[in-house]
Amino acid sequence: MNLKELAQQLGLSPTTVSRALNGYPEVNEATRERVMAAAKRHHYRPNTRAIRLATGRAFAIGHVIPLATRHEIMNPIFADFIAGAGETYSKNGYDMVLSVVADESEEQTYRDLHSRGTVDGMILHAPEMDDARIPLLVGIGIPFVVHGRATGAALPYSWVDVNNRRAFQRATEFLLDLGHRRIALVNGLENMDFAIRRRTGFTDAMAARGLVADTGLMASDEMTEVSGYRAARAMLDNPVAPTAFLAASMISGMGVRRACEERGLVLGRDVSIIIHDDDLSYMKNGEDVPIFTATRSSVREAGRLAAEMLLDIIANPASAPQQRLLEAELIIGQSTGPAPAKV
Amino acid sequence: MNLKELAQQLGLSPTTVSRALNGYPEVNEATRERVMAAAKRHHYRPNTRAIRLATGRAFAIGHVIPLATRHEIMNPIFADFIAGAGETYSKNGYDMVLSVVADESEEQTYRDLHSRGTVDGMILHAPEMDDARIPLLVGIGIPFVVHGRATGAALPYSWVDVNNRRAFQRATEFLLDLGHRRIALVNGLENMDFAIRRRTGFTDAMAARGLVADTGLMASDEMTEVSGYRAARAMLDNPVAPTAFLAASMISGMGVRRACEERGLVLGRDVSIIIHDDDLSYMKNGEDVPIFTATRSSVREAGRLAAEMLLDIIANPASAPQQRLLEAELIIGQSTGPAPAKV
DNA sequence: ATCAACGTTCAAACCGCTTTGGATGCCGCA
DNA sequence: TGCGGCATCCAAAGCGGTTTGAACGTTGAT
Repeated sequence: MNLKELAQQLGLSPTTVSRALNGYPEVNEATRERVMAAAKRHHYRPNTRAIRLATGRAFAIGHVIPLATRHEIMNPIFADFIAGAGETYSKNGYDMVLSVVADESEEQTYRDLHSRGTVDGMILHAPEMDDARIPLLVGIGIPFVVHGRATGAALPYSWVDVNNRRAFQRATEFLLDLGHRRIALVNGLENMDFAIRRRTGFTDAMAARGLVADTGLMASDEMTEVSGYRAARAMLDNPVAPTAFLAASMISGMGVRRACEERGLVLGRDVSIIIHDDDLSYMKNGEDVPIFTATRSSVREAGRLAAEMLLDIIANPASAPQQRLLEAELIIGQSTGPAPAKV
Repeated sequence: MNLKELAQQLGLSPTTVSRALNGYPEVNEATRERVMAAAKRHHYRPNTRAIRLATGRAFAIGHVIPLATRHEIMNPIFADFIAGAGETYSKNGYDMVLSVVADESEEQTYRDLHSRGTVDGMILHAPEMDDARIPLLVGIGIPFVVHGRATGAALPYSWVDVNNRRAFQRATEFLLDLGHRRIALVNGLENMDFAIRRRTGFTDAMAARGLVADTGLMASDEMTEVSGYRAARAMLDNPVAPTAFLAASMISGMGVRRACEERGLVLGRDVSIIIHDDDLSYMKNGEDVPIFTATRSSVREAGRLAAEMLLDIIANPASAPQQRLLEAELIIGQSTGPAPAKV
C-alpha cells in the first residue's frame, strides 16, 4: 500500500494524505483522523527511499570503522559505543549505516557516503594526532562528531571525549600516594589520540612528584589481552620490576593480571593494577565489588551523547561546534594496595 | 554534479550517460569512454537515494541486534561478525544498516525495515529455540540468513552455523580421555539455541561413557567475565569440586580462570579449562601458544559467509534455502592436563 | 452586496535516477 | 532503388513520496 493507493481509498489527494500524516496544520482535524485511521488499518508505511529522494535527506548517520590493515582488529569498545548511539538514532527515526573498511580506503568511504547522499552526518571514530579526516570532513562540509579529540587539529570541530589525561593523572597520583614509585604504563597504540593524552596524564603526575617515567616501563600496543600480557611480562623481567601497572583497558588489564599471577604475585598486595574501564556491558569490572581499581567512563553513554550532539548539529547547521568532556570516575577495587616494602 | 548536468556537459541524453556508466551494451564504445572520463573528471557519484527509488532496491542489508532489556548486554561477538559481513557488503556495493533495539520492539523493527523498503535482506542474530522471528521473516517474504539455527523451526530457512554440538562433544571427550569425570559446563543462556546444542554435545559425550552430568555442575548465564567467575566459584565450593570446566566463550573462560586461580589452582595441573573460541580479533587465544585449550571457529568468517549467502539469495530469489555448517577446530593449549589423582 | 481572508483541498512539479519504447541513420543485400 | 536489420541515441514515463502554487467554498467585515 502506497500513498497514492491510500489517497484513492480515502477519496483524497496524495497531497492531503501526506500532510495529514506528517502533522501539517492546513488539514482539517476530522480529515486527519480519518487518514490516520486508514493508514493504521492498512498498515501503511511510507517508503523511505521515496522520502529520502523527495526531501533530499538521508535520515541516516554513517559510522566508518577503520580496520587496521595490519592486525585487522575490531576494537570491542565500538560495540558498546554503537549500542549507545543506536538508541538515540532509533528514538529519532534515523538509521545507522556502518562501514567497516580497511583504513587505506577510509577517506574514499567518507567522500562517497556524503556525495552519494547516503548519510546526513557521520561519527568519526578513533581519532589520531593531527587526524587527516577532520580537515577532510570539514572540507566536505558534512556534519560530524568525533568520538575523542585530535591533538593538533587546526579547525574547530565537534567532539565527545573522556578526560583521559586527568583520569590517568589521578590514577597515577593514587598509586603514588600508596607509595608506588616504579609504575608501568601499558598503553594503547600511541598514534591514537586518547593514548597520548593518557601518557601525558601519567608522566605529568610523575613529574609533579619529581619522578621521571622509565621508558622501559611504558609500552604501547593494540589493547588486547595478549599484548597486555606480553608487555607486563617483559616489564616484570626488568631488574627493577614495577610494583604497579596502569592498563589502558579492561582487556589489556586482564593480560597484565595474567602475567602477574603467573609469577605468583598477588594483586593488591605484591602488585597493583589500575585499568581504564569503559564500562562495557559484557565485560563489567565486577559487580558490587570491582575487580580492578579503575578510572571509569561509560562508552555507551558517550555513544548516546555523540549521537544526540550530531542530530542537534544536523537540525541546526549554522550552530557553532559543540564539545563535551566527560570526567572519569575513580573506582577503588581490590587490585591496588600499598607498595610492598623494599626487600 | 548530477546525471542531468553531466549529460548536458557531454551533449548527451541522461539515458545514454546512465547506460554508459552502467555498462549496458547499446552504447558506442567511444561514447562510453568519453562519458567515463567526464564522470571521473567531475567526480560524479550517482545519488543512492535516486538509484534506490528508481530500481526499487535498497542495496542495503539490515542487522537487527537485540539488546536484552534486562541486562542490556551487547554481545561482543557481534563486533567481529559484523566486521566480517561488512567486508562482503563493501565488496558488493551494499550498505549495512544496523538497528540496536530493545528486544520487545524487535518484531516491529523487522516489519518496518522491510515494508518501508530500507533493506533488501536481513541477518538474524542470536536465534533461540523455536525462534518466532523465523516464521515472521518467512511470512514477510524478505530474504534472510540466520547466524545460528533455531531448533524446532518448522519452515526451511537459510543459515550459517558452527557445529556447536560436535564441538562440545569433542571437547568433553578430550577431557574424559584425560581422566576427568567431574566436568562442569559454564554455558551461555540456554534460551539461546547454540547453548542448547552445546549442552547436548556435552551430555551426549558424558552419557556415551556412562556418566550423567551433574546438574550442580551446569550453569547457564550471559557470557560475561563476571558470570563465568561466579559460576565457577560456586562450583568449586561444591563438596566434590569439578576437575575440569567447559566455558562458553573466551570471556566467561577468563572468569572461570579467575575463580580457579583465586583458589590457588594451577591451570592444566590442578584444574582444566576448555573454552569455545570465536577467534575474536581483540581477544585472541594467545599467539603461537594458545592460552586455553579451545574449540575454535572464526565468527568473523561466519559473518563473511552469511553475508555472501544472503547476497546470493537476493540475486537468486527463487533458489532453495542454503545452509552452511562450520566445524570447530580443537586447539590444544596449556589449560588442560590429566585429571589430578584422587587425594 | 462585495470582497478580502481564511480554511481546506488538489493538480502538478520535482527529487535524480532507471527503463521502456521509439527514432534516426547507416549498412548490406536483393 | 528499396528495405530490413543493426547500432546508437533519445524522449518520456515511471519510482513514491514532498512541496509549491492555485482553486474553491465560507466567513466576516465593510
